[in-house]
Amino acid sequence: MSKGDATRQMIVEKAAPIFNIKGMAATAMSDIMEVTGLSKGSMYNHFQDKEMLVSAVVDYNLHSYAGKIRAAIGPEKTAVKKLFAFIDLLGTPLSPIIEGGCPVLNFGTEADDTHPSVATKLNAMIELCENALAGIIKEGIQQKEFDADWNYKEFAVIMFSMMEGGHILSRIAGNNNRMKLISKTLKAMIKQHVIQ
Amino acid sequence: MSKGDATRQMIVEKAAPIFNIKGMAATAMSDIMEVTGLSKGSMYNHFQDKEMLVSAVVDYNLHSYAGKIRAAIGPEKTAVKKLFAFIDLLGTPLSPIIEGGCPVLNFGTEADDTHPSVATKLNAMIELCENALAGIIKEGIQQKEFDADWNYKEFAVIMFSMMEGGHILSRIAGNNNRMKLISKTLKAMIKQHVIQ
Amino acid sequence: MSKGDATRQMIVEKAAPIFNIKGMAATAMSDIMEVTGLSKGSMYNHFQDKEMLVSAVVDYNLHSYAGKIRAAIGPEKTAVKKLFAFIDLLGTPLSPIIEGGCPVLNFGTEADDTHPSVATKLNAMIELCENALAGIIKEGIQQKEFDADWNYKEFAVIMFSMMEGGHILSRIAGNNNRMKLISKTLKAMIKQHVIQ
Amino acid sequence: MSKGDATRQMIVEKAAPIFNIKGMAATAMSDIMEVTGLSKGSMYNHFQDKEMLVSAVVDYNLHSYAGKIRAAIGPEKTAVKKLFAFIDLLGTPLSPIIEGGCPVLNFGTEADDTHPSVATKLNAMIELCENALAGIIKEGIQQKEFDADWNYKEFAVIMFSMMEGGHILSRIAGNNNRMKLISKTLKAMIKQHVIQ
DNA sequence: TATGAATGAGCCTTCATTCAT
DNA sequence: TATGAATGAAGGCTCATTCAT
Repeated sequence: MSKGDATRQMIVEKAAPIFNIKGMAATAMSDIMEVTGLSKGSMYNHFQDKEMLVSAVVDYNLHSYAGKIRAAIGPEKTAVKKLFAFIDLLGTPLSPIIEGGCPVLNFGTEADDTHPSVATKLNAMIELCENALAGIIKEGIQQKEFDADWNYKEFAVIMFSMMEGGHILSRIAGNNNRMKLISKTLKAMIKQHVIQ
Repeated sequence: MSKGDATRQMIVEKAAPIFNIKGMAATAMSDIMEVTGLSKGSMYNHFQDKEMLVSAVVDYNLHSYAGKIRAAIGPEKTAVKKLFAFIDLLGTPLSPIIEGGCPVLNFGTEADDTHPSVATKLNAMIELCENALAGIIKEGIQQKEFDADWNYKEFAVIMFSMMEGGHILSRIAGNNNRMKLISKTLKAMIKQHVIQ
Repeated sequence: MSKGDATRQMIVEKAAPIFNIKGMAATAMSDIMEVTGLSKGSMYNHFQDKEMLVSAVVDYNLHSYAGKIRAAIGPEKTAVKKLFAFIDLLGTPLSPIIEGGCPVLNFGTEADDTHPSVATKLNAMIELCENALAGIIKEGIQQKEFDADWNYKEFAVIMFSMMEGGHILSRIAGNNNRMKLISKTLKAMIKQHVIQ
Repeated sequence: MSKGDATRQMIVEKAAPIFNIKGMAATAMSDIMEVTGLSKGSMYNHFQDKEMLVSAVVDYNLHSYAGKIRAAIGPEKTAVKKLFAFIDLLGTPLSPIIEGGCPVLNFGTEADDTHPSVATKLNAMIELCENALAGIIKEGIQQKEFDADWNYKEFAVIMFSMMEGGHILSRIAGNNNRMKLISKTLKAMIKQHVIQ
């Protein structure tokens, strides 16, 4: 990686949590300058404008979020364990896996009406998660872990919606209570489909 | 109502959807000037500063949202119909009951880390909704509509989380598909507790 | 005095110390509204504009200052005692006879280059003080208290300058030390002319 | 000196007389923009806020004032001549050595009640002047120019107070008459201590 | 590539003032 | 006489961005 690329990467990494926490409009380029220690000119050497930086930051946050999920699920050997690992990983929204909480939600409410290109990226991430969940269950069915007549595609959508809803409501409330209930409920729903 | 109060009210009403759509940081006082047709000075006669206006706008949006829900549920005579009315009312996030979508989500992601006083208001609204749902079911149990061993308090939390999650994911996707599935699922879950 | 005049008088009295302390430019009409409890409209019923209020306030402060001096000097029976009373009255600039200290200085530095009409009033006050001092000494000479060849007119000018200089320097320093020395010195100078 | 430092210096130099003439509150940042030909943004690149600019301007004015005094006194060879040079330099307040007149007075009346950090700087300048005068006389005593029993420390305080008082009163009056009298008087007082 | 001085539009807010009631 | 809603210019300051070095 060239020096330029390294700097660019560093900017994105340092900027990512700030945008995720404060939001796109509320984060100033000067905030990023401060946290990177770079000069104004240098920032603009690497990113044409704020929008480009935002775009890279959204990508980074989503990629980072997905990576942590993948890392948690990957080592698990059974479908049930993978699903439970997913649930547990996202089970404490107040100590989230990336600073500021789920980027889909954080950027989503700001982007839905006003930043279509960001919304498109977020939507891809949503589908990625849903497909990942569906894929795990499908695999589980094939491995005779789950009963075959489970409508797993629908469940994946329901599960992800429920967790995202629980995530933001918990963060607003300032405690993980709702998410605990949701985790318990989802696990119970999953167990109902386990073939013993 | 005095003229001043009327103007204040008008400002809030005109400002409410703008803040709900664009967000707190991204909405400028000049946006509100434009939409109200008032001068800058006049705005500041009615609101000490932007924060005060935001506070009034959050209150208004939440109150307005709650009011529409209440209006939809109120006329229904049975608990099942009330719950279904709730689900149907919020079933199309792309044509939401107030412009910009659910204010709990819109303000929530911006407020959770940075505006505690707003978060407190949002949390009160969340509990209001959950309690309203729980209350309907409880009434339904007493009226022998639902079986008595339904853990309705937990269901209320689950239901609201699922709908909020579905709401924002649908808005990001730009279609109501997820929400339709959630509606169908929730209605099925409810029917399971109906005593026929 | 009519009600209107009473209100006008009240405004001036309440406004006077604020302008004397904060200065003309730094005092806002809203500061005066606050301290008087009057509405914007009411203020402008009594004073055409801020300049008119300032003008009245300057008059009031000067008049008030002069009045306190006169009250302190008047009862004294001899010229020496009158001069000493004057010196003692102005001897503690940090607890001045009107809030904010000598209005000649406070308005003078702001007015000298930019508000000629105010400067004119201040100058009249300066001459009033100098003439008062000169008049006391002249009377003292006639009463054989002081030797006849004292150039009392020059002394009056010197004395007032010294006290005004000491007043502001003491206020800047935050202690009365300089003024104490000046008081001692002036009294010694006066005693040199006393016929025993 | 870097370009940035040069610009900063230029801003201070151009701003200094304006603040000295109009006062801190009455001088707007836009006044400084105009006189420097710089944009608002550029001003704020060099000074965090108005207060920082004021601080630099006060320093500059005081330093500049002190510099001119030092330049006038320095070349003189005897203590008497130095004192007379000081008196003569400040003898015409209507054509003062820096535009707007003595900064100690100009900033002092505005700062005494409301800007303690400025007042501290002014006080340091006052003591500097008093000490300079006292130092000259002390040196004169050592050189047998002045009689040894002159309480020169007290005289320095008296002299500076008198000149500051005369300065502002002259400026208010719009003529140098009082200052001429003060000059004459001070010189006479000094001569009384000269050993011939 | 990196710097940081410069820009000017725009932001939030305050100000003096007016005027219908 | 008193009120307070309305005004718009101006104030201090921040922002994203440009560009010569």
